[in-house]
Formats: sequence, C-alpha cells, structure tokens
Amino acid sequence: MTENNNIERCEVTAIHEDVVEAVRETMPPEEKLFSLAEFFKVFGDTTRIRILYALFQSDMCVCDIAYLLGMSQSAISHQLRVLKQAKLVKFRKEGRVVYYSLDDDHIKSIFDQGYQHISERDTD
Amino acid sequence: MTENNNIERCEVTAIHEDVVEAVRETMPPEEKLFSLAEFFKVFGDTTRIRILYALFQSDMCVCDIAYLLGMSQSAISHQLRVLKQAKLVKFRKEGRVVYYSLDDDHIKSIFDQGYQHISERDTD
DNA sequence: ACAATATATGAATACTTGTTCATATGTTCA
DNA sequence: TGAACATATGAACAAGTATTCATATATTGT
Repeated sequence: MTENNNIERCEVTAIHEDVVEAVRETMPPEEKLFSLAEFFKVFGDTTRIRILYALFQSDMCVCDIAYLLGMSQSAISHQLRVLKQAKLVKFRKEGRVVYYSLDDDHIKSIFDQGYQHISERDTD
Repeated sequence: MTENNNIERCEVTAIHEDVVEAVRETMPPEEKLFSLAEFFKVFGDTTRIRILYALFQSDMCVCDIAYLLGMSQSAISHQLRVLKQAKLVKFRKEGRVVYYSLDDDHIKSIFDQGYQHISERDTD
C-alpha cells in the first residue's frame, strides 16, 4: 500500500519508479537535448566567448579579432568556423578582407543571464 | 586623411586599429569571460542537460536518475558533482538516499532560449 | 556487529578539442 | 604575370573530459 514493489537494488532498478516514469513523460526528445548540448558547447570556450563579445560591439575582420585577442590568425579562423557552423555569426567579403558579424538575437540575453548567475553565485 | 597608418601586416598588427581599440574598451574583464565560459561548459554535455531537465520536473535521488537515463550510478554521481560545484543543484540526505534538486532560477530560461535558437535555426 | 545498500571517489582509458604549423586559396596592386 | 597579403584548412600534438571499474564511506535493519 505504501511505496513498495518499486524498490529493488539500485544500479539496476529505481527506488521510486512512479517518480521516474512521471519524469520520463516530460523529457524532451533525445535529439533536442543533444542539439541543446551542442549549442551550449560553443559557449564553453573563452576564445569564442571573447569573439562574440567583440562582435556585440562591432563587425570585425579576422585580422582585427586576432590582434584584439592577442592570438594567431589561424586560431581565430578555426574558431570562427565553429561559430559559423552554429549559425551564430555571418560574414561578408570585401576584397580579401572578411568581416564577421553576429547572426543571432538570443546570444546577448543568454550571456546576460549567465553573467547574472555567476555574479549572484560569487557573492554568496 | 583616409584610414591609413593603421594598416600594416596582419598576423602582427590590426587593419583597423581604431575599431580594435574602441572594442577593447567595451570588453568585460578577462576573469568574467573565463567564468562565463566555465559556466556554459557545464551545459555542453548531454548527460548534464538530461539531469537538469529531469530535475526541472522533480527532485530525484541518484539511483532514480541513473535508472531514468539508463546510465551507471557512478557516471551520474560524477556529473552531479560537477553540477554541485557549479551551484546549479543542491541536495538533501534522507538516510542513505540523497535527493538532488535545482539550485538556480536562471537555468530554465537559459535553456528555453537555447531551445528557441536551435528551433529557429533548424527551420531555415 | 554484520550484511545489504545508496552514494562518492580515485585511477585508468578512450575520446574530444583548441592551438600551432605548414600550406592552400583567392584577391589586390604594380 | 607575379609579389604581397587576408583568410581558410588539414594534420599533428597537447590538454581536457566523460565513463568505467574497483573500492571507500555511510546508513539501515537484523
């Protein structure tokens, strides 16, 4: 009558099977969760974060970004490719110079909320 | 008179030094950018994303989470430690069972925005 | 005190990832 | 056409990370 018969050994079975099944119902599809992790993975690198913050302010060419961040042109170019594939930045070519700019409206507010989190956390 | 004297060779110097210096002024401190990357890194893994989505719905013990996600108790325990260190989850002990729950208000809305981004992106 | 069990953790391993180095591509200017 | 230059890219390497395995810790019930 109480919460019996769910209980077996852990490792294999759940302790509260009712809770587990209820939660399972609400889980988004695996594929969406995977995409979401992929999306956030892009923000999990200081170089890419710095590039995006720079682009908040102004469109910039590869060379300028490299100079600003004190990094090699190659390193920046590789990271811009990651950002491009994630559709976070777009680019336009002017002669041999390529200007990158933001291609997403959510980034800033996502960053702001992250910023808020770490600020609150660090004052505890 | 035009945009001269900024221009030297890339790799070493910037093409638009004025732009670079203007952007440099607005960059948040390195330490903050680093923390931000650390913060998002936590979301860059499917297992942790899945754990957090589960906890959106209900507090859960380690064993139930492992069962729900079809993973080992050890793997879940390791990941919960990461989430704990990031102050994203908290826990309470009841006997030998440890219940984890969310410890942050921003997570859901950050996830929602990420979700929105990938949805928009995938319909282009 | 002892067996059973829920969780935590250190070490090892396989995999991923960021940067560098060398080089390729494509554009401009003489 | 050729030299200079901005950017892109593949391969290699180093550093980081997620999971497993074995085991430790702590709690419960007998």
